[in-house]
Amino acid sequence: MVMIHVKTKPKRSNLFHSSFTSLLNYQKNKNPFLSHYNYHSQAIQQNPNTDPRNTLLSSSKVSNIPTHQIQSYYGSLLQSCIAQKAVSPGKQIHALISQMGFGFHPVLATKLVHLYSACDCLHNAHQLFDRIPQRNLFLWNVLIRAYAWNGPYEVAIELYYRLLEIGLVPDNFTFPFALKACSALSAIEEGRRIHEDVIRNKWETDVFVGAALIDMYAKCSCVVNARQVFDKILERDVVVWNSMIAAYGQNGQADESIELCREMILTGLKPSEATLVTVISASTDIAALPQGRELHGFSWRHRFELNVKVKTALVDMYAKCGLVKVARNLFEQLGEKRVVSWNAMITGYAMHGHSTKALDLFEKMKDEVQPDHITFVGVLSACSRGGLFDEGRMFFESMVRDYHIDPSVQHYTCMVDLLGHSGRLDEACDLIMQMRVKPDPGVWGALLNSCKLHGHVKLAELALEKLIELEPHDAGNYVILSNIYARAGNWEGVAKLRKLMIDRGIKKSIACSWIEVKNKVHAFLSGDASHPNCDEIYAKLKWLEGRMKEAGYVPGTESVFHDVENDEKANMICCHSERLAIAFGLINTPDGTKLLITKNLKICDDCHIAIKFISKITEREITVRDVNRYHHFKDGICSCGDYW
DNA sequence: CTAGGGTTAG
Repeated sequence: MVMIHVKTKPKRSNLFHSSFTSLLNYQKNKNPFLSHYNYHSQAIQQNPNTDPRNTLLSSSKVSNIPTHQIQSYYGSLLQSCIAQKAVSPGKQIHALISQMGFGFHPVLATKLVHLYSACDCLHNAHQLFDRIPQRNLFLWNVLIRAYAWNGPYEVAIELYYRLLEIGLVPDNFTFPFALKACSALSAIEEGRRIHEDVIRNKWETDVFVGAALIDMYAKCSCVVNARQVFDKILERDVVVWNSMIAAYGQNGQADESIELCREMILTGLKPSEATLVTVISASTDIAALPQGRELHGFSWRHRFELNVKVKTALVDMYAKCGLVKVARNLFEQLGEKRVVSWNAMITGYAMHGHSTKALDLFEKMKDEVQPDHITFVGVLSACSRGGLFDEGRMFFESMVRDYHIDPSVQHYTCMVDLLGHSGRLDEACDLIMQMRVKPDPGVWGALLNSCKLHGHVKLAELALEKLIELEPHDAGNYVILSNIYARAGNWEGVAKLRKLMIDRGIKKSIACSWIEVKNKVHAFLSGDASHPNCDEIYAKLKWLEGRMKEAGYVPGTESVFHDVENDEKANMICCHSERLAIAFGLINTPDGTKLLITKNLKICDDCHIAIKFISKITEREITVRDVNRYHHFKDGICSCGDYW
């Protein structure tokens, strides 16, 4: 504690004295809110007409306290504000010290920038930063960190370059912040440049810098580079391991992710809560139920069974893998249900088309926690999946009115979906036009999809035009419009689009489906003939096709887009990856077993029809999880009601 | 002098 000797006569400086008393109290209590507000309230009590700021200012003028001591007071006050993220007392202190002429005092100003940066007052932080005459590396780091967390991320990178320009040498704090900004932007080129600077400054083996590099490469889909960095770090801590485990998970390599987790434990490190959450979400992303189950057991063995975050990750995992009931059981066991847990369960129901259950749960949730913007994504998508038009519109309005949530692109996407499904295409288009956020591919994609359902050619053309601007290389968009043309008999349009795709060198991504049988993943590409049981699979498909035709199935051809002859088209459809996976599943599981197939693209129209037949003929429940939803086929019917 | 990395939800 700093000792102050204040020679004051009580008569002159009651106020001043009390302010310092409260500052001293603050030092004892470490509570800037209390001390600061105590001081202000006392000041105002004693002289209601005085502006408290002026009071303190005039007091300090008449006092004989040395300047550096006053500065040291405000320094410690600010330090405490930073620790408690108390921005409004900080602003008052800022005003005070500016009036005293210490506004750009290197230590105080730095602390202010730090405080503003930590409290989402980036504007204030940057403004002050620009006016401070002597800027040290710490100051730069603090500001870069603020932009790396809150964006705009470009500014963080710009600041990094400016820092280099003026000849400062970045340190082990600068790099993680700058790299985080690259991660957020998936800016691989900037990331690699900074990596070179890291190597030049010999920070590559630092755990903080290393973890940031791994994360940056992971977010830019460069897992191999991430692993190279990981291998160079000699003394890895849990976070470095977690970063690498997450890197695999984020890039669809769940097995590697789980394997690495095992390796970590073998080295004697204890997995943390984050390790479990990461590795569980990795298996969730590929709907790998056996791995997920194993990790459930694993969580028990490592005494994470009561951990709320881990359990929420498990709820999410079971819901996504199709075991909604198991998910619900775990959900009910949660000691503390936070927004995330509710969200996981609600979106779980929504994804599977259990709209009523999702909405029931939302009603319960409202009484316990405050729903957030993601809750509403779940609620609205439940409505659109269930065709609950009026409810959807009601929730959208209520979200804005009662919960003061600004609609995001995702909310608009749900609404476009909802309007589109009910045939209100022009209204959907109007909604996009009046959005206050920039429409993304998802919104236009929802419109395009609705146009497909209702055969609306004009709007589909508009939607594709917008989609081409946003993601010129995504083949899926072209294919949908081409199918709309084909269905309308507009072969000229089909040909025009095909030419466009060839001219621009756009290729359809390769379709892949996978299925788990006896704890092993079997993946199939479209037209795949490489599986050891290939003959058996094709024989099964041939048999199925015969039975399907008897039941009234007519192979469609419009989903096949490439230039093949007509009879060959029908052939290609029946060996789409999802059908190969289903045939394999039928052969290798006992009668009546449910099948879960995951596909990397959207399920095609013809396969959708075919699988409905297959589910009836074979008396199996078949679930296909495609890129954006689940289809539960049972007894010739799909849960999506043929709307997707 | 001060600060920092990984994780759950379409």
